[in-house]
Amino acid sequence: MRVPIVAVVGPTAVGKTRVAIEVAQRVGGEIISADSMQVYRGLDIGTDKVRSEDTGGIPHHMIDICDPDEQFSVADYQQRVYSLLPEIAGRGRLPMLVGGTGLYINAVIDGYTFDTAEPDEAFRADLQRQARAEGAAGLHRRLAAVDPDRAAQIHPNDLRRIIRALERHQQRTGEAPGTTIADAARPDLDPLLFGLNGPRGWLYDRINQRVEEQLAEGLVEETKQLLARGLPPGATALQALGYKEIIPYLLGQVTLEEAAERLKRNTRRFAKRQLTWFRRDPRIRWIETGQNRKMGDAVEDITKAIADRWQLG
RNA sequence: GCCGCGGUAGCUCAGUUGGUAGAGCAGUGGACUGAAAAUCCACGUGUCGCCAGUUCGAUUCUGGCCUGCGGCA
Repeated sequence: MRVPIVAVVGPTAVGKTRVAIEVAQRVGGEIISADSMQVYRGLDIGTDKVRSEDTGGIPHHMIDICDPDEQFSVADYQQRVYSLLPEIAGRGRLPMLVGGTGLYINAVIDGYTFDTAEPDEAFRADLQRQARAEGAAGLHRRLAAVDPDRAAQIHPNDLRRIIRALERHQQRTGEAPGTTIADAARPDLDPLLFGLNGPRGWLYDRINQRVEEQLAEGLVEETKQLLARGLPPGATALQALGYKEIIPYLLGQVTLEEAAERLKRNTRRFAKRQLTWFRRDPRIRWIETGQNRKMGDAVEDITKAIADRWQLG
């Protein structure tokens, strides 16, 4: 039997969290965060994580599930969510995937098949070093020699993907074609996707405003504490918006005003990239939010669509 | 009121020995399968303040006007 699942996506700061909680209260849902940074403990203010008193009694999953110095990836995410779904459904509740990390959402909804090649930090660091010597294009040429198909899909400057492709190839050498996560573990989903969005200017104003709030709530202090843990240089948490911009301030390299401006700008760009990702998915029903639209209307629309789809409530 | 310096892309400015203009930043579009809040690609027409004059041709020269800043009164 197909498992009903709702997804509420959209750019950062549109108000996904609030809308999702209210919808969950009406339809008997449980929220599964689809956010690559909220999985880390200690990244609270910067990731705009829900406070426990604001969850409205709705269970939230996939938040605070690992430490900032731990490694976590889409494949981990997918696997954990897949084991979560039967639990939630077993309670007779509706799983709601809520967040802005497009890759995570699609990995779950579309059952992405990941190659078994594990991330190999040492290998990656080594290739990073080589890339400095021969350039990304150099590595791209090497990839083209061993895996021309993949090389053709990756731009010669896209070092990240080139390294991952080489990593994958390296682990596959001499072995049978990479095995993948068992199909049996992949549930048969019946998804209903919603996208929240508002006028660009409105969104950007909200982003700018939120950054100011984060600073007022102690983003600088939180960043200090994060640094005090002595994270490895490549830690994913250090690439999270907020911390990434505040660190140079703590090191005395920029003023707080400059750091705040960069954070706002980078967050705006991030929101734009998120929209690019979600826009291409024709399944998403877009719900307008924005200054003249009360959040309650969005809740109303989504609740109704869910009821129509599965004859709930 | 007088003198000086400005008024060119959303912002800061460059430039055109007269042939209707270009950088940085901002912004926009796109890609994305084990780092994804990451990584990567592509994109620069704007009444060159307004009006008139000179000229084949003015954003560029001349005059007037408007306006911003500074100084002197």
